[in-house]
Amino acid sequence: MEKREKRLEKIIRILKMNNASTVQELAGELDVSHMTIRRDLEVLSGQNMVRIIHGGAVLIPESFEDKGESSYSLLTAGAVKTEEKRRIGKKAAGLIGEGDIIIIDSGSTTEYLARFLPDDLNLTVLCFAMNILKEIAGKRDIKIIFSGGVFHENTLMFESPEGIALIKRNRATKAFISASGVSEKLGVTCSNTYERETKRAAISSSLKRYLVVDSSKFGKVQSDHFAELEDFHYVITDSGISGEYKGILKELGLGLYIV
Amino acid sequence: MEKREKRLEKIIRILKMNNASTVQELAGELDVSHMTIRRDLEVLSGQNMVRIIHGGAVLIPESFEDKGESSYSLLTAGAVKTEEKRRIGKKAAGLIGEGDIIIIDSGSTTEYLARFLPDDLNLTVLCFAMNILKEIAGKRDIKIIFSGGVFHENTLMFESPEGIALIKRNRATKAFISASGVSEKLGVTCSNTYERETKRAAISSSLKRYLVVDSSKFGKVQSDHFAELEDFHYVITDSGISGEYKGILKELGLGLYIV
DNA sequence: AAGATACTGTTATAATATTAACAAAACATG
DNA sequence: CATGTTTTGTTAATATTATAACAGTATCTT
Repeated sequence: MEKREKRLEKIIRILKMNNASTVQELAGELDVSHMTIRRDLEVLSGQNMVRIIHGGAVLIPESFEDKGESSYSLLTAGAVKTEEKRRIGKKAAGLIGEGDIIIIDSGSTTEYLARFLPDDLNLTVLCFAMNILKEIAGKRDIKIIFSGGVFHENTLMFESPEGIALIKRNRATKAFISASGVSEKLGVTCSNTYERETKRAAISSSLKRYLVVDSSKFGKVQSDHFAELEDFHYVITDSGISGEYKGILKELGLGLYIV
Repeated sequence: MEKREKRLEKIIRILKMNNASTVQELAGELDVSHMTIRRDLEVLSGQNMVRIIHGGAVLIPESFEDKGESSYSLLTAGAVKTEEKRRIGKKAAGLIGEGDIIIIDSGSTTEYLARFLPDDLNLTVLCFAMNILKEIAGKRDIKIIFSGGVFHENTLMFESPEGIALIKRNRATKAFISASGVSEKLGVTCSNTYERETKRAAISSSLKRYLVVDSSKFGKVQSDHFAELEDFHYVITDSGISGEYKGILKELGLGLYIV
């Protein structure tokens, strides 16, 4: 039970490097029999981490996305509100225009934004999370600025005073910010203290600010406050948003995109 | 000739979505025989785009593409001194010990170092290149610090004043630095001006400095000087190094690892 | 330490994929 | 439109991989 865990992790690691591997290779690398590898792969397959093909196994691309509790979470299915997040991200990408300089916050919703980012608009993108970077690095003709720092596994975000300084020095036309909680009375919150200053810097350096959150976040409160609702110009969310919060946003003069 | 091109593109697109696919699937999807797919895959394999495995093909991750340490190597596309770089990287990884804080420079040789990095030594890794980050992000129990900035496509490196400040603020036990040229008279050089200050910061923040270069770099000079040979304590290279340079390094009191 | 349980390795057999050689079709060119 | 060339499809023989059943080993519990 303990040894298998280690093997499974190693297998995932090898697959992450090569996208795929053969049963033979894995058996050789881990010094176990073919059957053991096959049985391991069955487990990983059952968790939707890999896809077994004749001769080996392929890492399922989605397994990169499901950030969360750990870098590779066996038990967490991930996939909360995935379809909504996808639609929100697509909508946000559609709002981007020629020559825009955009800041993309960390988060799984913003990851979809990054994925749907058009690559023919002469864009500059500033970001600070691993998953966002991965999505953008594949695209052509996008100028990438990454503000670094210490890596935080649970959010895939990098953070440091120097990174914050870099963001403050830059200027963006649009910032797409995520949040863990959006409350009328207590403002916009995230769940890790280290996120705070980076998010604030992103907001302060941008002309237009978009809050991208799925509807489950409205009414929620997390520990760290980083902005007021009024700091944003637009909110992009899914149709699950309550009438109450629709009214609140309208009252505050925020533009609302519902997908 | 025309039709094949289109098929090859489609195959790549399918692989990019799934990382890999089977011959059967591809044959069904493109409505051609499995032999045609096999022949197509052979072509793609010859271009180092995919890796053929029993039953299908796997997309080769970008990090494997050899974007060399100098501009001219872009033309000599692909595997230059790959095996040597691999061995050098492996050797360098073997020199790392429990609790080390290491800085890994950009480059393809250092990419192998990152790949072979042990993951059970409670390490801290500071880096600033995409390919290095990709390798390390997969590993567990490694503290990652990334100094960001503007992305440079040809070297996969990020660079900015804030990134340099971040490196200078940190302290490392070992730095593994690459170079495009190593000359007795003119010192250690790289081929892009933007690399200079980052490399200098890496050197200045590290206790022990290792120069990791394949033997073809000795005697070469590139445009940007960033260090003297004496700034390093060890050199790791392959057996192609000339007797002359062996002598020079010995004279200067540098440790020499030949793999 | 004994017994139960889970894990791993070894086979023989079944299923699937690869190769090579040839035939058919599509294509280009004079 | 005939001919040489390239591309694609078909087939049978060959090679590789998958499966299942069982035996051995390790691990855990009491």
